[in-house]
Amino acid sequence: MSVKENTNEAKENLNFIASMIDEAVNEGVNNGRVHTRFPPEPNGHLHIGHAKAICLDFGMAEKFGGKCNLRFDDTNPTKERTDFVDGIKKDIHWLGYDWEEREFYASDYFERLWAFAVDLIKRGLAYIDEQSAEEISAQKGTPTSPGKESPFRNRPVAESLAMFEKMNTGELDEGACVLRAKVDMTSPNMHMRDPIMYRINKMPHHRTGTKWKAYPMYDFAHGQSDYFEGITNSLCTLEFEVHRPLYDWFVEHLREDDYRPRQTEFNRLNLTYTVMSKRKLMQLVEENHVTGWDDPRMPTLSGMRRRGYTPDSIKNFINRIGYTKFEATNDVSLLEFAVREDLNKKAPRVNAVINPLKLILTNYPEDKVEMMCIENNPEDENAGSREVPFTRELYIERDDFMEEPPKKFFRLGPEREVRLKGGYIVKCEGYKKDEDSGEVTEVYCTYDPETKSGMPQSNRRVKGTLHWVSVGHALDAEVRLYDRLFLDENPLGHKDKDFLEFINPESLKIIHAKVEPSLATAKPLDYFQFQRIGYFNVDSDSTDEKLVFNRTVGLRDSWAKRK
RNA sequence: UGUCCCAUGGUGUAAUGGUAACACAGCGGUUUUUGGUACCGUCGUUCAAGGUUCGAAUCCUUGUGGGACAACCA
Repeated sequence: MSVKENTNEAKENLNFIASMIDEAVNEGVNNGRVHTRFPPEPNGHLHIGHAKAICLDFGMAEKFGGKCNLRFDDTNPTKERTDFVDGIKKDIHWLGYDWEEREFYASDYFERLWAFAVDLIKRGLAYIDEQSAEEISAQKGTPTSPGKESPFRNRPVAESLAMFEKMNTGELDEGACVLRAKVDMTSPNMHMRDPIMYRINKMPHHRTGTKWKAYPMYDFAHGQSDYFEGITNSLCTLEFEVHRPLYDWFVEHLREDDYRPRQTEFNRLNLTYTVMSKRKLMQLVEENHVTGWDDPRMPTLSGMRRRGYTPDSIKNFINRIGYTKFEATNDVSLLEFAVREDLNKKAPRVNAVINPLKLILTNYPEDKVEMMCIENNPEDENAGSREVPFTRELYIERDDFMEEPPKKFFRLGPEREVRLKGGYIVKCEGYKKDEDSGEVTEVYCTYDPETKSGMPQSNRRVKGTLHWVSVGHALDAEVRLYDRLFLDENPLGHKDKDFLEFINPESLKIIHAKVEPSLATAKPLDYFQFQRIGYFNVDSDSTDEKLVFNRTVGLRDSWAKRK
């Protein structure tokens, strides 16, 4: 049944791809079957742009009761590695998608592709060209002028056949010749001007080793692989639009029945303040502008995972930006909104003081320890509560005290009262200052015993509420404050300037914080809201001896904005 | 001086010939033991010109602007 008809209530708004598939299903195309594939080349790590493709490929299959294959597009041994295969699989699973037993490789089809190539030669539709890359390129013409035919274009079939064999035996050197499809050198579409089908590459392949010396090009592998797997919808990004006629040409000459896969293109993901190209990301890693592919500032899935982004936040973000044919640039603040939205519901609240200032309660007994019961998450009633030790000496945030506060400052200052969240209302009676630096070193307060959190008399209202940590119980932690990697909205958009010039010198600040003792058992990837500060997760570097937290994203802060 | 694709508030997306709307961002407010959350309000939109039609964001024509294509990469 149609997805549209399926919903009696409000008609669901489908993106143009879902509408297209819906229509095809209704018309009984391919017997109503929907089968997609996600086809990464294992030559690097996945980034959030790939996540957009993954969500579409797996999402369409899910929506229409079909299947989605994982297929590694491994037709170029020079760049591909097994560890990339493993990383890619891990990232897709992390996002929450599963290809079940359908893990395929373009290299699975080398035999069949070879046979198809031989067939095309025999049909006079392909030939061996012995010219150099430069000659072929020169004859190809330009987008505005037609190409010229190769002198080898009409060589005898037997000759091409024999040479094709030699391309794969190692008898011929790399670059000695290529196999080309005989299409149309005058086509206005450059991809139709006798495209190269096979080239020689003697580098061992990560899966097939040295068995092959001649490898199919993307254009000669992709559509056919789709056909072999019974793919109905081959979804790819906009820049492949001009490849589609060639995709169809090969499939048309290959197919033996009515079934054919259909390629449809959608817009790539672009984000403000971010670079997404694999080459640029590689450069950031190799030139040590970041610590690696999984640096929390990278838009890679491994980096975002380490930064504290949840799969749901990424999927929700992608859902909101949609799929169109318009080359859009999405605001990174929508991504930040998505992760705050998700973590607000899921992240346990904890007290962590990022820039500590000592606060002493002069009327609180020296050795007394009260265990304050504090709820873990006001947004989740099932999250329960925990006990946090409260004592005479506490750390508060340095920003939460001002000697001469302005009118709109609701926090602590001389003679002012605030609530220590989950504790007491305290009043500032004085403070100590370092004469040389002029820096406040201690703040002295008295507490009001009647105002203990939860007590009947505790409802007295004060302007501000501060988070705190007991000095004697505090744990030390390294906190990595991450900010956007680039200062410019479009780092690649300046002709006269290299994108590296826009790197934010303050994209990482490492500080030492005091955190509440319950965090002693926190494990890598656990996420928290540091009350009043932001969302943080435990870094993969973190150990029991040395806790390390990453700032995923700060809380919205209308006070900071006002300043 | 080519072919193909695209154009809706600041950003992104919807409206499938019938009242231009939603989210984010911005601004203002209510609630709040997080200056968070939630909630309310507010700002602001069909690239241009013609045509078809009772009626056009939607269809047609022309123009303007943006993008893709000249790897033995994918």
